Amino acid sequence: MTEILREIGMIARALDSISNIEFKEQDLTKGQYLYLVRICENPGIIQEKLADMIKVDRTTAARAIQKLETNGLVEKRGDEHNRKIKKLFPTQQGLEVVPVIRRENDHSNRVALSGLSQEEADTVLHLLRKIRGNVEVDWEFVKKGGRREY
Amino acid sequence: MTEILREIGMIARALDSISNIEFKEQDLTKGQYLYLVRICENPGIIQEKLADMIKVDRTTAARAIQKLETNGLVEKRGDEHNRKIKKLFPTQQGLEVVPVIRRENDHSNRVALSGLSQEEADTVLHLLRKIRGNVEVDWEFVKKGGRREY
DNA sequence: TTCAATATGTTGCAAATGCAACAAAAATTA
DNA sequence: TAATTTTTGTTGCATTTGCAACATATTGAA
Repeated sequence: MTEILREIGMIARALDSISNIEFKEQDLTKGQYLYLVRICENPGIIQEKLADMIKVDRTTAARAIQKLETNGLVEKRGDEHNRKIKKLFPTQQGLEVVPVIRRENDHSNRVALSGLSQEEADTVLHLLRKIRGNVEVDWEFVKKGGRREY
Repeated sequence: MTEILREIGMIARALDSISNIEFKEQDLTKGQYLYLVRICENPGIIQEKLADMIKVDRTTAARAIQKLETNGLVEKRGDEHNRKIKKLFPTQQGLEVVPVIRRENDHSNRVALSGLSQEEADTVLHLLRKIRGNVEVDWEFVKKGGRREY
């Protein structure tokens, strides 16, 4: 039933596409909403961890964050105990944009789950978490150059 | 619980990333596997429908297919009753590559569902289909310039 | 039939994406 | 301590992605 993975791909592309179109009004370019909300939820996170969290290439995250900084939505701060890392924080302006993102995401969520009972929603969340846990192991392995045998 | 949509996004990006890395050996560049398998499953489909099926922009699909044709994996044929459309078919070489894609996708599927019972897999497929159905309505609406109110 | 609307396809940009390759700090091992 | 490995960050380059804008064929309405 590789059907499951196809459905996931379709849903993800459709939602991402919708979000990108809708966030243009907020002057957010492709994908930026992903990073911004997570930085707000995890202030002080570094970009390496953020990339892992989102499941995107390190360099892609680096540039998206760079752009968020340039646009004044995010701030990078050095750490006194570790001269290498740069902690990420939302700026005032970033904090102001986030509710708009949340509202959009909530709406998409409502649309996506319409017709599902609360129980079904709980079930699907539980199962998706499990699937994500399985998949992220392989993702990290393959990203680091590992070769899957099959 | 917008958590669900996040999980879906993470899973989709991770799997797509894995596939793209693994298919490099087959000289398939980013995303091409998506189109090729579906053309094999729906010979004669036109690119507009394929884009809808995959949930990707028309022009993105157009160029991916163009490249598949250039690389000799897919063939475009005109229709005698409709001079505008171009039906898509796999070439011999395309047909030879597809089993490799299937094997990889099957493996990813097994990995993703490991630890889930058959019943759970059935449940999640059922629920994801419903979610996809909900989401694609909005996708088509927004892609055509519609504005969602929320 | 004629004219407007829609469907399908293409091209031109500008931007995001991600692999390679590099640099330097930190952590681990010898 | 010194040497090696890992972590974190960056830049270069080629590619994909997608919105605008256009072109033409088909379909639908007046």
